[in-house]
Amino acid sequence: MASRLILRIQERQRRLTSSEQKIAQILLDNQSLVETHTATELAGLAGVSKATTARFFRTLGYADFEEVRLQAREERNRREPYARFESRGEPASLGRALSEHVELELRNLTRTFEELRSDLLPRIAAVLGAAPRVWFLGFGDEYGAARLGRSMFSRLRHDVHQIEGAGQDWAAELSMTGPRDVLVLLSFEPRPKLLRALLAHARTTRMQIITVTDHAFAAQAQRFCDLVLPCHVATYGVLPTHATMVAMLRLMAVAYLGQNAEEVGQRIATLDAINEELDLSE
Amino acid sequence: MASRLILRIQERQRRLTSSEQKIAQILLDNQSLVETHTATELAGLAGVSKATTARFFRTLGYADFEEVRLQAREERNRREPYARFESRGEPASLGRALSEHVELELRNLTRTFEELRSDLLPRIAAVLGAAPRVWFLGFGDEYGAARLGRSMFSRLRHDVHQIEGAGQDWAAELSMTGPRDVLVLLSFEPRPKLLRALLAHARTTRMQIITVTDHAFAAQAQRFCDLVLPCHVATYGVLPTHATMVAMLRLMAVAYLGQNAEEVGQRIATLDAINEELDLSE
DNA sequence: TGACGTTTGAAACCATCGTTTCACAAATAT
DNA sequence: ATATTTGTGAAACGATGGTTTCAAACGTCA
Repeated sequence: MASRLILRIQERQRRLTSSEQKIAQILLDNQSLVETHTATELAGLAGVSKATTARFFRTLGYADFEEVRLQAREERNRREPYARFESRGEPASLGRALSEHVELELRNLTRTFEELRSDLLPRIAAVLGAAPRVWFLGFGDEYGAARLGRSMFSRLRHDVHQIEGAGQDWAAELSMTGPRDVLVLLSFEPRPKLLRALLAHARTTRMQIITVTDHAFAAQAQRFCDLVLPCHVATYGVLPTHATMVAMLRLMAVAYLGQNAEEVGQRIATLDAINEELDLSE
Repeated sequence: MASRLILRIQERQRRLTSSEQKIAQILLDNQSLVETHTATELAGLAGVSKATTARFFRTLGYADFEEVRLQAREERNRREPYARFESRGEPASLGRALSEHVELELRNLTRTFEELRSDLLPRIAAVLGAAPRVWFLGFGDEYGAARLGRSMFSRLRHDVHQIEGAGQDWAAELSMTGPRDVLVLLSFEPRPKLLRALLAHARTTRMQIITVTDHAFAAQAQRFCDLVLPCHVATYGVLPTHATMVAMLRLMAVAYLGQNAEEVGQRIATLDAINEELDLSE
């Protein structure tokens, strides 16, 4: 922070007058104060006059307050050097980079499904079939994915919802969940703190939880539910990839469809009829 | 840092005058400058007059420089002591047989990107970079995909929105669009009748339209916009697949990132800082 | 108690900063 | 080309911050 100033204060602290000690205390308590505040403001914080403050710094050996400010700034710049973002000349190789990105997506997909245990999707389909209600939950980017899942599954069965936490009123939505309901959790990093509480609630409610997540979280997820679908999500950069998650959702739907072909067929026919009646599509 | 100030700068950066951009650059390069320096000193560093600097902060929406200082100080006091950087490791293991569905997904992806014209993504990235605002639009399942697109791109640039037609009040949302705005339309079958009207509106508004769609619609789409990204969406059954569409969105983002690496890096750092301040993630 | 040095804040004073005005140049429309 | 808008810095201006002065309050010691 402003180490030199602090040292000088400590050095003289005993010999300072009582008003000056007030100022000293303020500065010792929050050492960065001198970087951001004016001398007048410091006087206010210490409850002494501007004059005393001026004298204070003079007594410490500074020519004027300006010298104090500059010294503090100097130290700061030395300590916290530029946190600049390195610009790398990438645009030239963009074409190549793009194809690499696609290849990585393909590899993610391939690996994910290679490693997928063959009994998992049928079990999940069965659980989904038995559930009174199905709830999709996703935060951040996964909110969109959850929406897609809900929209896809609502074509397959009734009572498919998304937990949105609209207006932060989670309670209202959670109150509608019940035992044997299924919660489909879609979660990549970063994970909100809220998640933990929601999962605790879901467990208490005796909901079944299906988690679609990255490998990093898969292990943890296993502790609160045995239906975990880990996805490979390797990327070269800052942008997470959701293609694998979306494909996984579709596979779940396909599995469900396989187990409930007749019922689903009925339902889709009914929905089509309604849509026709509404006459919304072309 | 001074996140709010930085965000405001980024938001307006393109619309700033050349002198103002000098100041903006100084501040973006070293974001803590505003905490320690006077406006006059900033003017000196940027090589512009004091007057221009005063105007600069005014146009950013601040009442005066005092407000800027106080805001920066406030953020500084709230800020957490340390920042975290983490990398995720990717455990690799062995695989097993692929289902036909997965193979089809892979084939869709592969074909789509094989047929992708190499100049398209750079052009799209440029258009997205020049747009005052970006709007995502998707109906049905594509609503979720649009949401995902919005959430992904809002990490890359300011003013990214989704047209939701909340409460069927399309007019209210459309009224906010303007010329040179970009509309990213995500559309598979079935298509609502409303779409035609919305597109007509978008054309009249002189919005640029980017369409991510299936091959069936691609030809039609070419008539109202020249930025069409056709996706292979073959499936064996009733369930549409969105993995390719989602991958395409991500590629658009990657292309954008490639063309605006520095700016985006800045933005992401700023957003991270804010998230850290909010302390919502674990 | 009274003389003397010390400490203090109010207010006068001065310096610097930030804002506004204004004239002029540059860009853009007409 | 001409008018109009837009962008800019020099300089005047006002506000604020920092310093100094000064008189009053306080302590201390004969």
